[in-house]
Amino acid sequence: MNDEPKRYHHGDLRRAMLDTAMEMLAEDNGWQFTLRELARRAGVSHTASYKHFPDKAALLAELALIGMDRLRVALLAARPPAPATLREQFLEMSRAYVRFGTANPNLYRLMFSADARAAASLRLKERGEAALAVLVELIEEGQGTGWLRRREVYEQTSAGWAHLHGVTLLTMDGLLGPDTVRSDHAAEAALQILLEGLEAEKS
Amino acid sequence: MNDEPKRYHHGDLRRAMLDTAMEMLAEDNGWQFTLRELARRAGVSHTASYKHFPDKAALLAELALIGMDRLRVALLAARPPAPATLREQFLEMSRAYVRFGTANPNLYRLMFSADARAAASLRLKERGEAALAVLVELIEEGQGTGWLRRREVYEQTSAGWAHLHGVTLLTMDGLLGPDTVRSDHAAEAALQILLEGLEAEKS
DNA sequence: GCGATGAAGTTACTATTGTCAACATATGTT
DNA sequence: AACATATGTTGACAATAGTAACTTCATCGC
Repeated sequence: MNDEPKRYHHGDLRRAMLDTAMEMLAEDNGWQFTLRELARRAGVSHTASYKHFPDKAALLAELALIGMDRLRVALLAARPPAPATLREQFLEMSRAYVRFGTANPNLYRLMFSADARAAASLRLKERGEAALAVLVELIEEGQGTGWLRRREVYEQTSAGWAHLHGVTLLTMDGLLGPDTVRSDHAAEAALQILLEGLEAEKS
Repeated sequence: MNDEPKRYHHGDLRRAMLDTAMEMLAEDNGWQFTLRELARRAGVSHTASYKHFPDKAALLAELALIGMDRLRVALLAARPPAPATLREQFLEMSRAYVRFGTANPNLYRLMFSADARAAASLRLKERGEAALAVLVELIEEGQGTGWLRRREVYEQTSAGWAHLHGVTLLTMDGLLGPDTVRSDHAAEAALQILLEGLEAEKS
């Protein structure tokens, strides 16, 4: 790496465009950015992207996939080390999930948008499930130790994912608490309530 | 109504455009429909809409508001009559919520989209809360009768809305169950799990 | 070495779009 | 009857996604 600045063939434009697109995604207009502006920032002509992506939708789909991977990494990184209870692990990872969304609102929205789905439905679903795999494991383990109620694992997984998804989006939209001040607290409370629905009755 | 076919001033173009736009919203491209196509279908010139809406975003925002109202109506209509328990009422309205979303996916997405939010943030939040008011009442009542755990009402409301929102969106995206076949069952189970998190311990 | 082959970029063009400004026509108020 | 206003229309503009045809360059068989 660290080649001379001006190559005539840029080296790795595909990567560069994805990177710049990811930056632009974080800005105000979400993924309504223009392919031409993207090319401008990457320092190439406005049709260069077509050598790497069939169309804009494909580019967006790629970003969404990357987003799913980052979510997976974020969840794994948030898992607390050894002496933590399963409950603590679950809570911490749930918080990380919500934080990932609120920290990258446009990316998160894109990951579940109809636009991205249209261009990468299958792969997106796979990568999404891969991201959630850690939580699924945790649920399985929790049923084993008696921490969680016995139920079909996919039922609890569905409930958990849906809950996290909803908390994340409503928080992003400023719709969660009665006001923005208490929205963090509302999110935290919502997570507790989810857990109470998943956990076995206290002995 | 039922005027002669060709008026020079159309009568109520604003309403007509909202109606046609609502139809187009249900089609494949969501709210990516073009203002010109909308005008074409309404039988007017491509700039007629600007006499009624400042720009496309405003039109979309209006649709989103209408959507919130329809959601409110759908929830109210789903409330079961007299001899139903609070639990039954809550469940039935929850199902209605999810059904509303899956029956009008693009409208539902629009209602929570960044696009609509940008043009009607305040009013959208109000109308959304109005739609949910029935559920809030139910929660308050449920705390009173001892059906629900005692907690800040807004905490349970947040958890409930988030959960419904998540179930609705994931179902729409075909991400809920392990496969599409069991997605209905997954949604139903998720609702049960939510309730178990809200309800007081059985005596 | 070396020439051809194809990948990576560019320039020029098309069809479409949102929006604006200037104009036209109906409506209703006085 | 005449004017002011709301409602529509025509025609333009700048910007966009995408195509086609051309150029440049790097690599691989020889």
